[in-house]
Amino acid sequence: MDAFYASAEQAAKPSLRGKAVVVGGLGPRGVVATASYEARKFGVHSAMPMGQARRLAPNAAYLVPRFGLYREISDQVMTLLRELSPLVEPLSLDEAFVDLEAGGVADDRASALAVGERLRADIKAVTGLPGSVGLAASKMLAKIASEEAKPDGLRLIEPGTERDLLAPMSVRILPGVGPATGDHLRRGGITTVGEIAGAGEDELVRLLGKSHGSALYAMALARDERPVVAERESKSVSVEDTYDVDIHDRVRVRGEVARLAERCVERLRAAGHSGRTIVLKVRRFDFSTLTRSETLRGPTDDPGVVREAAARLLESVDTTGGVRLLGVGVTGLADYTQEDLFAQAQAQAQAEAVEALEARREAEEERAEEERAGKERAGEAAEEPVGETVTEPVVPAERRWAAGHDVRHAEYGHGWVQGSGLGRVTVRFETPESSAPGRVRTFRTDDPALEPAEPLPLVASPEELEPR
DNA sequence: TCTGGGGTCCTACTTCCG
DNA sequence: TCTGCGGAAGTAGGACCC
Repeated sequence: MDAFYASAEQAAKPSLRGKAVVVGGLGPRGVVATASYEARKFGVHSAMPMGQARRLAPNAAYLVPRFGLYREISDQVMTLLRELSPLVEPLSLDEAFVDLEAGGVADDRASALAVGERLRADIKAVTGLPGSVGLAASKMLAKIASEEAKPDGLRLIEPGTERDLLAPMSVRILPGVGPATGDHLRRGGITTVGEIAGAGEDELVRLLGKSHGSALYAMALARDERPVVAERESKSVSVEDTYDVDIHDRVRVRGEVARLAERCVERLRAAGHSGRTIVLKVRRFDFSTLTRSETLRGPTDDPGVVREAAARLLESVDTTGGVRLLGVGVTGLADYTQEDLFAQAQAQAQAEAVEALEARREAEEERAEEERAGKERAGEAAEEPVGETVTEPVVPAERRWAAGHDVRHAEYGHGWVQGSGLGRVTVRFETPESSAPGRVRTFRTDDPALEPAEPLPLVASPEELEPR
């Protein structure tokens, strides 16, 4: 799919069609998830910090992602793909490999092209969104073909032409070559795929090591035997949060880690898994990232066990200076829960020890805090606010009425949030079928007539596809 | 300018065990 | 009993992808 999140938002919001749209985190540390092609003209691209995007394209529409909507569209597209072949390998919500040969729907150039065009038309009819198709003899080449086909196109790489096509391209086109490997190769005098092929396998292995070097050399010769694999088992489950402001308060760090552990277990259980290795991730104020992990004697999906393991791991991490991100993950997944009593008893004992330690620490910290507060009262400014109130933080209007989210007003009907702040929320009233941009109205954020709403389908009544 | 979230895979090192 | 060796498992970090 092309600029998937942004395209979906443009389809849902007629007033944004043909306009620069940027989807991503809107907080102070947000980055761009997807920019519409109109926004890309200003230099906005994925993974760019939002602040930079706003400077480049100040008049673009800035929206938070709505994964529920994107997942629904993705399911519709995957269903179409599975009609072509049993071998469908989703890469993400908006990309998948399909083995057309295994599906028996294409065995030559002409039939492949016909299937590709038909698929694009079906995707458009069912989802209302443009999609691009790349056709080639391997996964790597199909991916390159689909990149070349964008936006809204189809590209076939003829067998036999692959090496000539790849030769002048940047090494960055190859899967597995990111900024670090690209730099590495450049320092070795290699900038194009043709130069990789010319350098020979030994040189590549010398530069990048056995595994990476050999794989890249094969790719440069257009050799890619990786099969299309349906039904990949997931190997880990994790959750992480980046905080708008670095957290310095150790007590709060512990609280956040406990919360993340709970969320991680919720996801783990929802997926029907348990896991053996608990991983704690900490990104510090200076962006340095460290991980700590602990392997239990048996797999667990017990929130208490995961929470306590994460708490133990945190004890070995120095967080002075502040942390900007915390994460908790579980790997070594099994699809059953083995209640290992010994592990649980051991965890319990360790947890009790940690608790006692924590209680002591907390008491110490409370004393320190009181001292700080005392100093502050005496007119000596504290370094930073420490220990937030115990109650849930008040959700700011910008978060509660998130830009881009759907709402329903008792009188004006369905619309979406254009922006909010200072006790006001601005709503544009339009639906995917509206032929012209809808009207804009502003309300108080606590207006009882206004409530959050589910996204409307992008295509009103799924059109009957012609029989094949 | 200031860097998300959820993943996978690889490498290097250490420890344990036979 | 001591030592060396190799494999397996655990741990940490880094690169990469969408």
